[in-house]
Amino acid sequence: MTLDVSACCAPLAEETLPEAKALVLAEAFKALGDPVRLQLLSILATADAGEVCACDLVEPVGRSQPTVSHHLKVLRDAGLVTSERRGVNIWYAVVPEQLEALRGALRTSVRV
Amino acid sequence: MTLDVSACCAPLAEETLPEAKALVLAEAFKALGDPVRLQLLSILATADAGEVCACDLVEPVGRSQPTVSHHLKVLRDAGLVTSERRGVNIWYAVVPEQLEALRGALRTSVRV
DNA sequence: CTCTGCTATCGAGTAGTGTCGATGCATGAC
DNA sequence: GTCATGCATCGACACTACTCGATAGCAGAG
Repeated sequence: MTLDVSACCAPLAEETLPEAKALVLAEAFKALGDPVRLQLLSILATADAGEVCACDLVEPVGRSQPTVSHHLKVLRDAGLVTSERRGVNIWYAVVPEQLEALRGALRTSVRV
Repeated sequence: MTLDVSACCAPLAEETLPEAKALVLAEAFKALGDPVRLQLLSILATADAGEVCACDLVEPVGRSQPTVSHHLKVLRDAGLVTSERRGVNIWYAVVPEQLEALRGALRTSVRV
C-alpha cells in the first residue's frame, strides 16, 4: 500500500514570495501597523499643501512630542514619508509611490 | 507684536482618520507585518485550488508547526484568511475582499 | 473501544515596541 | 556672544510579539 499523498500534499506553486522580499515587505507593513502612524499619514495626506510641520503633528494624535518624533522616524525609515528642514521647522510629506508599491504588493498576493 | 502662527500652524483638514478606525486598520496591517505571515498569504494566494491544507504550510516557511498554527490564527483573526475542516485536515484560503479593503485604505490615505 | 495522525493550545524564554520625561542639538532672533 | 524654540535622541519602563517544546483535543481507521 502506497502513501496517499494526493489527499493532503498537493503540489505547491513553487513561485511563492521569497523570504528576502517577505522581510522587506513586512518591515513596510509593520510601519503601518500602529494607529498613531496611520493617523500621521492621514494628516499628511489630507493636508492642503501636501506637507505638514512637525509641530502641527503632536496635538492631533494626542501623544508626547518625543513619541510623535519616534513614529515619524519609523515612517521615514520605511520610506513612507520624507522630511525637509525649513528654518527651525521640519516639514513632512507622504511618498505616494511607496504607498502605491504596497498596494501593488497586496494585489499580487491575491493574483500572481 | 503678534505671534506668527501662519509660519507654522497652518489650518489642518479636520477630517482625518479617526482614532477608532485607525485602531482597526492598524490591527490589519499589523497582521501583514510579519514575513512568515506574508509568505503564508502568498502560498495560499498562488495555490491552484485557492486553498491549502495546513500540513502543507509548515515546511515552506521553515518554522515549527505550533508557530505556523499561531500565525494562521493571527491571519484568521484579522479576517485575511478563512479555515475549513475537511476530515482530519484543515484547509486555509485567502479572503480577497479583505485585502482589497486594505488596498482601498492605502489609496484613501493618499487622496481623501 | 484503541490507536494514529493532524491541528490547536499552553507555558516559557527572548526579543522587540510604544511611551514618557529628561536632555542634547541646531537654528534663528537679539 | 546669549537666549529661546523646534525637533531628535537617550534611558527606562511596561507591554506585546515571535518562537519553541510539550501537551491537549479531535477526527477517522481498524
